Amino acid sequence: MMGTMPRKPVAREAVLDAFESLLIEEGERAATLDAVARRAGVSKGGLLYHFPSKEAMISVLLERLDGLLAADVKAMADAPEGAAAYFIKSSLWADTRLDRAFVAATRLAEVAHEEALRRFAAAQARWLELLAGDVGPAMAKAVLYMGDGLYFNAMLARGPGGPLPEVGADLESLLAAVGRLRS
Amino acid sequence: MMGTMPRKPVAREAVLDAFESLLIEEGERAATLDAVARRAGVSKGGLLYHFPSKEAMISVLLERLDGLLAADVKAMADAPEGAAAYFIKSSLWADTRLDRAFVAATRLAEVAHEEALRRFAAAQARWLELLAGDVGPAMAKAVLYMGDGLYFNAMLARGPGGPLPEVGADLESLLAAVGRLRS
DNA sequence: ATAACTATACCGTCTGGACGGTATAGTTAA
DNA sequence: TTAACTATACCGTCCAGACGGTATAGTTAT
Repeated sequence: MMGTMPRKPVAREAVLDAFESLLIEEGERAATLDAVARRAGVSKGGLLYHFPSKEAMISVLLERLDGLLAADVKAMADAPEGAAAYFIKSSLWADTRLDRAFVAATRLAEVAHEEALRRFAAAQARWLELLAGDVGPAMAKAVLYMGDGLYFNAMLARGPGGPLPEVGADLESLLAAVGRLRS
Repeated sequence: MMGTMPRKPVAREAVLDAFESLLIEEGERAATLDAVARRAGVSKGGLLYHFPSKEAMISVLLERLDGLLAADVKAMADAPEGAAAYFIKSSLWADTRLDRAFVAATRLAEVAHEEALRRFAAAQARWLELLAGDVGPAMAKAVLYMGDGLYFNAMLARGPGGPLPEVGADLESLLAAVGRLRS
């Protein structure tokens, strides 16, 4: 055997998490290589060892999102309360791994990152399909846009001190709205 | 008399429009001073003659938005079809002056521009008020989020060759959805 | 057993380019 | 004459990425 098994790459995950956090809390502009390295407690050189370019770092982040998204689509299809209700609930910011990955990717889409945009389009299509199966094709768009609007507002809520306001109160009325659309 | 009247500032409006277009079509990152000047057919010096800084340029753009927004809120309040239906209709991308100013400002909010974020929050509050008067406070949020979702999707449709897809078809189903929420 | 070697996991510094902004000297049109 | 420009050179800062070096841990030949 030529290969050996030296130290574990602890920095790798730390870098990815730091990148995600910076995107969410301060936006794409703030997520520079230096800032990411600093927050991850890693040197810039160390960062670039694991991710040869910023683009590579983004790729891995989007890959991670894809996995979480696939699992969520499955859960949505099997949700007992129906796809639409599940979708609205899961559109509320809850600081889950999916939420974080999604909003982070949103920051990239905002600055016109091609791959991020493509993944969003794909996700939207899958969601719309499931929603149509639940509330019919006519109302599916209405529900989809409601969920998107929720994320749009999460986008406007910035910073580590971001309010993440009374979304809990919104949930009831939104679910009630979905109920009316279904009938 | 016949006081000497100097030339009209033709470049000023051209610069603002170019800035707006670049924000909409290519995002904030692409809207550099050089790029704006180039698109406006103006020298960089000429641009900085009218707008001493980029921040000043942004300010004027947001001012323009505020004026258009105020007029739209008035129209929404007086709309015979009701505030909610008007709101949904006006949330569809139609390449109006308001739409352009709004999406351009969205690009700034995306990169956490403080003033842009504040103006959005204010606009949202006014809209929510009017919507509550039309469909009730419980359903108002649902309608608001639908409109926001529409803009969220406009945001994802990028580039000069951006599709601006079958939104017309969406309108019917969304208005139908609003009808159900009102009852 | 240990010296020599190898592969991985980092660190710190430097470079080249882009961007916001300044400065300045000249040109055009009302 | 004066405001409204054009054209160009330049500065300081920030950023992505390159590069060379170091540290650690396992492997192999002796």
